[in-house]
Amino acid sequence: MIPKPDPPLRPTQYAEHILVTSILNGTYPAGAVLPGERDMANALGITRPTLRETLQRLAGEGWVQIRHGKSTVVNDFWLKGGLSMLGTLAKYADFLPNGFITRLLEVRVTLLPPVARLAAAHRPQKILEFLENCPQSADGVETYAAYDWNLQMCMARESGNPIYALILNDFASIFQKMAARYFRASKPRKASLRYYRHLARAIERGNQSVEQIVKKAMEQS
Amino acid sequence: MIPKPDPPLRPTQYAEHILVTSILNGTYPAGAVLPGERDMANALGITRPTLRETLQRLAGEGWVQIRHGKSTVVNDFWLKGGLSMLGTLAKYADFLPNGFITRLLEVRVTLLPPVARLAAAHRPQKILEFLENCPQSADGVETYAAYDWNLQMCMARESGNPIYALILNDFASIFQKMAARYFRASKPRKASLRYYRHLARAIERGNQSVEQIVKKAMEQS
DNA sequence: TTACGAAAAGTGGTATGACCTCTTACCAGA
DNA sequence: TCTGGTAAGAGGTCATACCACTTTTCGTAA
Repeated sequence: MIPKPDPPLRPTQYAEHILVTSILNGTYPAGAVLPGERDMANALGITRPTLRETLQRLAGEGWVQIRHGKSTVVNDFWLKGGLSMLGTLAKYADFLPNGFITRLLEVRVTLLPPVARLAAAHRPQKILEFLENCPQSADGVETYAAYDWNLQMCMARESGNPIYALILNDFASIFQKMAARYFRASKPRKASLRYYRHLARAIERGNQSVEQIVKKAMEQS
Repeated sequence: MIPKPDPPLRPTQYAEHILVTSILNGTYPAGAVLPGERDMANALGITRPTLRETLQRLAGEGWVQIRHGKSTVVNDFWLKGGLSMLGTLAKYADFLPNGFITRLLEVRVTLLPPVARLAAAHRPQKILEFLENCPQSADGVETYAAYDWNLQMCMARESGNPIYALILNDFASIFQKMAARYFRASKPRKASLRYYRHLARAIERGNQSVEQIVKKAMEQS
């Protein structure tokens, strides 16, 4: 089976690619007005309804602001953008500013420990069940990456507060990319196994150290 | 079918209204397949491109899953949805499950104290400037609601971690609605004024109590 | 000259109807 | 039984025309 090296982008994806990269690389800085939809569609070689689907989607994420009768303008997306931008940003990782990954991990350190505490208090049984199926030492990178992510989602779901799950969902694409790199080495895999066992024991005992354990594990990675 | 609300909705908003309420009230439960775009557009009295703009937008927020060749299905949005759903949910507050507001405030209690700590450490001057322009006792509800929200956004921006701002942006619409109710009484307004002054003093002294002060204020409301 | 208001231009919003592509299921042929 | 083609139905795109809102323009009236 020969892998497809150059997947021809669909018009709507192509438009997204051009627009997002143009915004990120400064061609259309914050506050700039975009060309009219007719001109833009013509320049991209696609039709207006197709372009509009992309524009509306980007507007929903906060990249641009569309108003009837007025020109479409580029937002300062760090100020107006929504968290769903992360999903789109993950596709264009080359443009991510330095330290962005660090910022992402900071947020995780803030969020996950309280989530783990809630989950352990609310539905410890579910978390323990999940922890029993942890990967084996011989398992591959994908297995670890998927399991680690699913553990976070599991805790968010069982925390009793669905909003945490919504937040994590937006982190999904970019975090899974990071995990694929992180678990390439064997040391992180071993460290995670220890963390899983440590966490399971804490939940079994029902003690209050769950939050600290998760926090420590987050900080180390 | 659900009657049109007072201001004659544009077709795209009308479609959103019907779809979202139909999902929230159980007409289209999680996992249900939606009618084809042609049938649906016909049933709603709008055209397919218009319906598609709405569908694509809802898919971006995680309400439904669209795949080429297959039928469009309704997601279990608490599992697959993104945080941007909050913006849409705010418009249909009648369908919010009991305790949803409580869950929302819980997340704020988790997030804001660390944000305040970062902001106070990173750019204390900016926060102090903002706190100087706090509302007067005689000011109205809107003034307080807007100021309280802007203070949160200010701290998120000056925290040095833009992702916190992205998260708060998604909270914007629903929080501002809540604040309008919360500040109707005079007691919360006075309490907030005390909180602002208290916070300003802590930042001036540069001590470590900022996080605690914010946490306490969040918990009381 | 100045102020006002109607028309025009420019932009996003919607409508039609046709065709393309992908997925699936069904069915004829090996 | 397995294979492969074919047709149906779903979403994806195209082309063009017209509607609705905003801003600008420009002529008319004060």
